[in-house]
Amino acid sequence: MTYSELELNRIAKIDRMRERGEEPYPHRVKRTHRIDAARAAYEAAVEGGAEPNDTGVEATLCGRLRSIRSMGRTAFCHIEDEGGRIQLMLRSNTLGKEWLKQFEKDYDLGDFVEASGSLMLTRTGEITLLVSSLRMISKAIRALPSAKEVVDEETGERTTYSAFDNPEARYRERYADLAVNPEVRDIFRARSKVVSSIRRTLDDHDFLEVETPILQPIYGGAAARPFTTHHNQLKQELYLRISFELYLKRLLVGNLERVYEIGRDFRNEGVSYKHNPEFTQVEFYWAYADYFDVMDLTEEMVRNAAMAVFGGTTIGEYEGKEIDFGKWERVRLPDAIADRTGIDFTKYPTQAELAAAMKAKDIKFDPTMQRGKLIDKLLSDFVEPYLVQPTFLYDYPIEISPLAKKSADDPMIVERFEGYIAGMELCNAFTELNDPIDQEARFKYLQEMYGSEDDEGHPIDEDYIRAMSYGMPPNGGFGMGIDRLAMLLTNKHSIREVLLFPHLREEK
RNA sequence: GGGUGCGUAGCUCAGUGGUAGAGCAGGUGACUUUUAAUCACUUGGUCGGGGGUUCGAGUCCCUCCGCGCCUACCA
Repeated sequence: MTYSELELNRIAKIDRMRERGEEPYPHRVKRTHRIDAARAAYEAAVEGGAEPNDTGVEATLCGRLRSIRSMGRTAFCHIEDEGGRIQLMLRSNTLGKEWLKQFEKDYDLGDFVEASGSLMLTRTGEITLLVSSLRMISKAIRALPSAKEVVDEETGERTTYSAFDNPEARYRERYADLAVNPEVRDIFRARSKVVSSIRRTLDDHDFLEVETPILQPIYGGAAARPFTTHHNQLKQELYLRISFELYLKRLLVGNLERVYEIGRDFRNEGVSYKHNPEFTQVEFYWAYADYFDVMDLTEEMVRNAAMAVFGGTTIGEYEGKEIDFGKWERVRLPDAIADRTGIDFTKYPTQAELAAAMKAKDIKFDPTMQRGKLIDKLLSDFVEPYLVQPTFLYDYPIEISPLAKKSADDPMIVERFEGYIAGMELCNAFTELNDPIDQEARFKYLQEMYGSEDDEGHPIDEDYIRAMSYGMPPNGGFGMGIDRLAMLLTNKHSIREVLLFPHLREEK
């Protein structure tokens, strides 16, 4: 580690402090109040008749120094903890002229301090800790990347000058981003509310939270390329999971009727504003339910998450558009595509027929695409971008849905739905295929269609078929990208904004 | 993968071929109720890396690295 002049300067301060017997990194501190609690204590004392200019309420606060204004015999600072910010007043007549001089020399923005004193009101009307003693509890060597901020006491509005907003620097040094940008901390508080709300909703419906392998000898449950890894002692090739699906459904065979998992999936594919190589999913499987039951529960889950974030209403704003997370449209996929393109794919049961219909409409496509891919293209190009308000599309073509149960009415259609908001796919669910013979046939079809070298080709999970052969109850299953829901509920256009440490290329 | 924009002090940015700048942060000093405190003085640079054109390159060209945006891919 090489230090800049500024850093060497601060290291010299550490030496200076130790020389006069002050430890800049003490082992233990004593905090009596978080800053919001101190403010509340002040208000309570004033309400109880205390003199506002000097309540006599004693408090010891800890936090980071965020501003220092030194006036010679008096200095004002702000410190910040998770409960907010409060001003400190340091006076030479209580702390000593020499002490204040040393404070000015050795304390910097970003240092953590412990300050004891009593709560009072300054001449300008700001609640302030009049400090009787203050010490360093952790010296910062690097300067925080933010300069100055003003907080309007009335509105709480914060104006930042030369804000730390370079995205690359913010993601690489997320700790500094969080330390300096309170709205970034709020994003992750909101995200945490989303996750706990989802967990609460499922728990309330008697779902059991479980954990299944991340390192898997055979990957499956989604169409994605996996990351590979290797177990040294076992000399075994392993994959990082691309979904939880096949393991969770094995649990239904084991008579666990309602299971869910919240965790990380890994997909070795391109990154974009809505794709990160690792991302957080929730999946649940629900015995004796079908995809319409799952739709109802999805609505409840998303509604609860929105209420947890917004605090009461389900109405949010995303990219300037008002979105009601409590109100869903339900449209059959064939109808949605027909409305937008004039093509009802159910009338074209083969690739050749559908391709001809698309050609007749001047729709460009790769002629090697299978029928399922063509339908997926129609969905992606003509329907998905327009699904701004929450919408379930249901009844999907069988070719792109190997784990979903066929419709009783049409063997080319499966009981599957996807949920869309703001033109973005949010979740995917089906009445799960539980017929082991059909399942094996579907896997074989995929293998023949794509072959094992193709990215789409997947190894057949024989054990999964074996499990299903013991009998799997009819069930509805569901998967949702939590990062995307967090994006929608925090009005962020990039998945990186809702990941604490998004994947970046190696720093050179 | 393709297109495009960006990369200059700790942070935010200016600088379109002629001596590398500003504000804030940092340093020295003044100042006993300030809040972007103020005032005076002041330190700080591999201009992302490498190569080229030129008398001369932060600036023009090539290349590499990183990031953003668009696009493509994505059961």
